[in-house]
Amino acid sequence: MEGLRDRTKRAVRAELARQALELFAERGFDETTVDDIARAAGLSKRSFFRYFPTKEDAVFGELDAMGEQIAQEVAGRPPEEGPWECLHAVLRGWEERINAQVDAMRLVESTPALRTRLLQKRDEVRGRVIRALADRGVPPFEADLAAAAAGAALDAVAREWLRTDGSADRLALVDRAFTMLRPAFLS
Amino acid sequence: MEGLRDRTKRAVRAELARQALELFAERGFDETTVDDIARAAGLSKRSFFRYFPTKEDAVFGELDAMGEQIAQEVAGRPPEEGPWECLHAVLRGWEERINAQVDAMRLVESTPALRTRLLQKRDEVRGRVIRALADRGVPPFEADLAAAAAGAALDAVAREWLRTDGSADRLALVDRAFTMLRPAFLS
DNA sequence: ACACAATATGGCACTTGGTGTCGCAAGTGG
DNA sequence: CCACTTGCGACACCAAGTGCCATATTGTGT
Repeated sequence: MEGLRDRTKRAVRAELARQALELFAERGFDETTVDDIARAAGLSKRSFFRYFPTKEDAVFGELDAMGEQIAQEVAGRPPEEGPWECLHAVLRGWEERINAQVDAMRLVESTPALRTRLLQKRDEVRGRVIRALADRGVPPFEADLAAAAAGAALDAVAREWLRTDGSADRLALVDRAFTMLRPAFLS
Repeated sequence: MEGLRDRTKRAVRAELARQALELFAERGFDETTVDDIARAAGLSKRSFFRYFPTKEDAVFGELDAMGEQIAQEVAGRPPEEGPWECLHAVLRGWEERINAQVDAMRLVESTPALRTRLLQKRDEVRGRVIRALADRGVPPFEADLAAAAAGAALDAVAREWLRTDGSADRLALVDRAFTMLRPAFLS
């Protein structure tokens, strides 16, 4: 048995994230101190940093795990598939899960520190995806370009989605973006 | 006459950047405090922040101006040119100027904080480029996608260049990247 | 049920990036 | 030579993040 402690830990983590998001929404990111968040969740600033490495990560908590899974899905795709189709297929699947919350995205997009952290996270994911593609035999430059372009595509889709106040069909946008950028990756 | 004060100001700024780069190279970015840099250049921490808004900007000092010029060049292109060719042409011209220094790029690439700041800067430039494209009549989503993809292309090129220890032909790489990603932007 | 070990927490001190303020010294312009 | 602007140092201050240690809490073996 090793599930009880982990469960409480995840519960605290979730509560912390919830409180953080709420405070950010009402007061703004910069106007909210880590101490405020911790207090609201019933613990100390010191403990906050045992759950999240930075203040920003209270918003992007599970993004790291997502990156790992994305890389794994890329690795698990049929070997004959080209890199671009591979990324298109995998990311299409994730697009739905990523952000149903318009308000959270607005918060991120309107807060430089959060926007920055998001770019950073995506950069890390890109690194993992490149390695996954490399394992499929894709040459480094092609892998790098494909991963970077795919990230750019998702980013553009997200912003377009915000521009239309969340009324656009995200899957359609993803398909459109990936089609427009369809590279000469063999295919 | 309004040149003396400005000249010393630019001189101090340059000296500050020089010292910063030197200290970063020998001690590492995180191990160098702003106070160290300021002292090395003969002034106070407070004054450092009158020349650069953040510690990272001592490395990326003139990037903002570049972004502005890029946007202007985009605006100044023949109106009938498609967005992708437009970006290709403009950025091709910049690629040479951007970084002849391998060591500086290595420093950036191996320092998370600097890498992050670079992503951030590019994101700002992307915003300006989008507006420039929009002024040319390119629809928002296309403009956004093109700008984001162009940024991704340059990033991939930069990394490939590092992979080959600076021996690759950057212009050729740029052309290759832009060709591979050639989108269906009308053309 | 009890003792023991593992672990979560809190408090504290400390470093560092970054900002507001104020007084001073120096250049600038008439 | 006299106002006026402007760069600078010094100081106080805030918040993010880290190391350290003492202590509570809880899971586990007997």
